[in-house]
Amino acid sequence: MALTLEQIAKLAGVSRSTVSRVVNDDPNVRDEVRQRVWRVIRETGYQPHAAARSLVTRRTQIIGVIIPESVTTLFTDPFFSLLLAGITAACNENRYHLMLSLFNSPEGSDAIYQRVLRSAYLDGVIVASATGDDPLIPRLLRDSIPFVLVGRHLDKRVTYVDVDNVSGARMATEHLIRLGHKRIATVTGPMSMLSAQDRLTGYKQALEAHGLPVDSSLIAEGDYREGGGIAAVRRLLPASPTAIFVASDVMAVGVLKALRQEGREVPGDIAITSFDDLPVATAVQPALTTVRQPIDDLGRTAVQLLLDLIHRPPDATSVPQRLVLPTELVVRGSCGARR
Amino acid sequence: MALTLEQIAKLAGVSRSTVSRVVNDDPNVRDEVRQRVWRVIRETGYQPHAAARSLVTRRTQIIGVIIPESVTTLFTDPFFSLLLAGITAACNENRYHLMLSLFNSPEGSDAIYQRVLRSAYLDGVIVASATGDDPLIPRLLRDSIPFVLVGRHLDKRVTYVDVDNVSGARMATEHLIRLGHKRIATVTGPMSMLSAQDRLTGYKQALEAHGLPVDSSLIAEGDYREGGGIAAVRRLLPASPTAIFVASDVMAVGVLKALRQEGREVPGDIAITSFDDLPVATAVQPALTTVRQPIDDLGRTAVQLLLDLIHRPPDATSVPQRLVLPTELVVRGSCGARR
DNA sequence: TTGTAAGCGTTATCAT
DNA sequence: ATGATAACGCTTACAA
Repeated sequence: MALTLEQIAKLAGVSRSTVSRVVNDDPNVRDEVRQRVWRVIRETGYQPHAAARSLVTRRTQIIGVIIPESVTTLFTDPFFSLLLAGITAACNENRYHLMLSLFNSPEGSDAIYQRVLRSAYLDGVIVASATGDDPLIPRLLRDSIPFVLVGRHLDKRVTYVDVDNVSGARMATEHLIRLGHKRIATVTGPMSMLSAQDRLTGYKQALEAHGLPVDSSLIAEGDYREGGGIAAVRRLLPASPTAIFVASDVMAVGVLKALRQEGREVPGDIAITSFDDLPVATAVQPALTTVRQPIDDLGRTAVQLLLDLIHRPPDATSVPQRLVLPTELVVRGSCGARR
Repeated sequence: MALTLEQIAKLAGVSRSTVSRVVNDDPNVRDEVRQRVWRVIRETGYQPHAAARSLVTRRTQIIGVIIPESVTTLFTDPFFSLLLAGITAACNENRYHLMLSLFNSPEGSDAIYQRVLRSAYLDGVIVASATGDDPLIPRLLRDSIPFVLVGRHLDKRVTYVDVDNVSGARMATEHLIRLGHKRIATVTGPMSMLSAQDRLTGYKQALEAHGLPVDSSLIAEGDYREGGGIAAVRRLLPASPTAIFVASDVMAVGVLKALRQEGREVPGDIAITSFDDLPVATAVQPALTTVRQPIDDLGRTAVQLLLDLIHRPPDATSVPQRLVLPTELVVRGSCGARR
């Protein structure tokens, strides 16, 4: 059986309140007493009972990471591992715990929302990559649950951290333009996601800035997965592009495969740039010229914003923070710049 | 402010206990009353306060997934995403919550153990892939915390689920032997991990079963990461192998890269087989002939074993379960069987 | 079948 | 600076 405050108190010859003060670093304890109590705590390995504590403090020291239903199929994308790594690191540094929830339960999104978010288990949540119209967001807002979004959102009331998708996509496309390409296609992410829309915007901006036409037969919607890349290539080839900006590395892997199958050389026949700079970008041949996004930072920043939100709840005058992290182009083999 | 049992009771015109009984499906409630109470609960969106509940039940409905310090560097390996996906799915189905802990905090492994495991936050834990001598295991045993290991362990008291690493490695190696190779090298995982030892054992068994010598110059220790694969190739090439069994897909990606850099063709000059069948296995060129392990099952099974353990604690006579899931060889391009 | 009341291990308020 | 004591919201004997 685990020890309680009461027992530590008895062992140290003080009252329960004093032990509580010691544990919580209350300055109102005589030094000699504090030493004595700490010694007993150390010797016994006493650890406060989390549930008892949070019943009174209304804090659990747990934050949730939620993968909304709409993106659970992407969970095994390395992007999420990297994001989780950043988040857990930041949690550890702040002595917070992390609860992971995928909202794809058979019980249904609604039930799981109740179970996870209304049971007072979480001090706040990080929503990893929602679609623009995810019903989760208004609900969190309505229930006044502190939350931070990874990826931007239109509602003015939400705090978020995003990467600069527009600039990144523009760089990747301009790089192809600089290399002399005129017929540049793009494989987008699912248009329900703002990141996909933003990357498409960046692509268009680049074309327009250089007087190139935006041709809808050169635009194919993908799904951020490998299969989507493969399918997109089949739709794109008839328009004979000489280069493709693929909106994610994972899709680029599919594009590479499909192109190989069609007997096209990369970058010889068709040049490729993509987005993310996941480990797979250097695993394939040729290695991908791609836009690096600071995924670890994204996670750490989300935690930081959330803890801010938890510790000083927004008043009427405060406006939600919106952070956008920079991206950079990493040039490798797939674009043909290095031969 | 969230509602309490008391308020629901008042609204439904019954006592707090009755509401509690309804919420907990106690049969001793008149049907008419049960209906009425449920209706109020539904209308108000009442959700029991988790902390209050677990303070008395001594259960949190949370299980932990722990990545021990020794393997945190491998966390972004897709293996863990896939494992986590299986675990979360099983958790959702059983209405359990999942807390994720990486034991690589600056506070130190010891402190984090105290904080995470001794605070009564977790009903039990899944330890994902420990080294054979991880100090975590004896501690969990000493503190009688229900836990399941992913990956086998020598201590008779631990419950685990593993994949058949030995057979898998044997198949992958025998496949190369069948293709006529005589000088077959291997890149192992870190020898501190039992899975790495087992895969090496399978490799040796295959050689011995076919009267081939085990030559230590054909064995190079890796680290289950890409860099380890690259480094191993440099050590192996002087022994002029015609084939290599690489103990993980991620390392195989490194091996492929290094070989390409050395101007060796795969599978023409050197044939490759590996282990895991992660998505990356089909992303690289040539696609990897590799041993598939049922990672999703591994996760689901771990949860199942853990819930068993939680719900009926082992008595003196019961012996810990040890499950070993089968593996299968998936033949693709890297072994040269299909040209 | 239902209600009353004790108690889970903390923190926080109030005396001293 | 320290100690009683009353919550926190729930489950669970025990009584009725």
